Amino acid sequence: MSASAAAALSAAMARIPPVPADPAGRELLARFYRALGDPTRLALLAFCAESERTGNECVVHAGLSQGRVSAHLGCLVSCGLLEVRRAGRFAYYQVTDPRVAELVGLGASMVADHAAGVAACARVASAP
Amino acid sequence: MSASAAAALSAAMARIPPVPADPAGRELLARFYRALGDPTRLALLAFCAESERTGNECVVHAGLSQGRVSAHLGCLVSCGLLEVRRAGRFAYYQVTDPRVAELVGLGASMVADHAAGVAACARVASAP
DNA sequence: GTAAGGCATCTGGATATCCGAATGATAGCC
DNA sequence: GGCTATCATTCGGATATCCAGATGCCTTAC
Repeated sequence: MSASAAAALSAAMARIPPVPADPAGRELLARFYRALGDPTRLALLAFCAESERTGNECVVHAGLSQGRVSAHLGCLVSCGLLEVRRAGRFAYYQVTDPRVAELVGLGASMVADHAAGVAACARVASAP
Repeated sequence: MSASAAAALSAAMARIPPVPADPAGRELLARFYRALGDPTRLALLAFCAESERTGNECVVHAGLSQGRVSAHLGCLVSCGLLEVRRAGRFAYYQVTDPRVAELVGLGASMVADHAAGVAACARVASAP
């Protein structure tokens, strides 16, 4: 193969981040997906994707305690799924990264094809 | 955010399906992401993406008890992330859905941009 | 200066998930 | 038939995550 082709190949291999080979990297990636693995956080994500929302609006929308919603929002911001803009007493949350919508769309698409399996998957302990 | 990013975001969000409006659908989607939220399952996913693997190969690769690995593989199959082909005593696992690679690539890409935040996000209880 | 509102953090209890080990079920080999 | 290998399921314990409520800090209004 030509030198340029080899360079293109290695560039392509480096561009796509696969599942990390080191345990720490995998733990990090798993943490990221767990951030998406809560229905309340998904609802907040969708809510803040429509338009910018204050913390209190999120509390009302989620119907949970203020402290819990604040922690959920902090988790989403920390993981890069949400951006926060602070102005005075208020904190405005919004989804800005288009990859979030892609992730959610892909997940929803796969769930649509395997709804029964996902519902049945108990990961270990199912019916009490 | 830039105009092009905003356009990409709204285009992706408008593409069906978004985050489900009903709580049951959100719980299902959250369950799906939790299936991706375990480092062992991510490692198995990457292992079975390279080529078809038997259950025992997965046990050796994961370095966990056979029963636990079997449960992890069952979870991945149930959620549509992995496909299983049974032949005699053996079960052959493989990643066939290209959306899995897209999901993992997107997640890894976002983690690469927010590694410190993801590591710091404890979702409730952090350092012991 | 004082009071009130918005947000983040801490505490303790309930639930979910992960783990190894043991057990059960089925297929291939002697 | 009997035996072993492969895979699935169950059991009890340890850890992580979620929740409501209370507390503290900062900003705005009076």
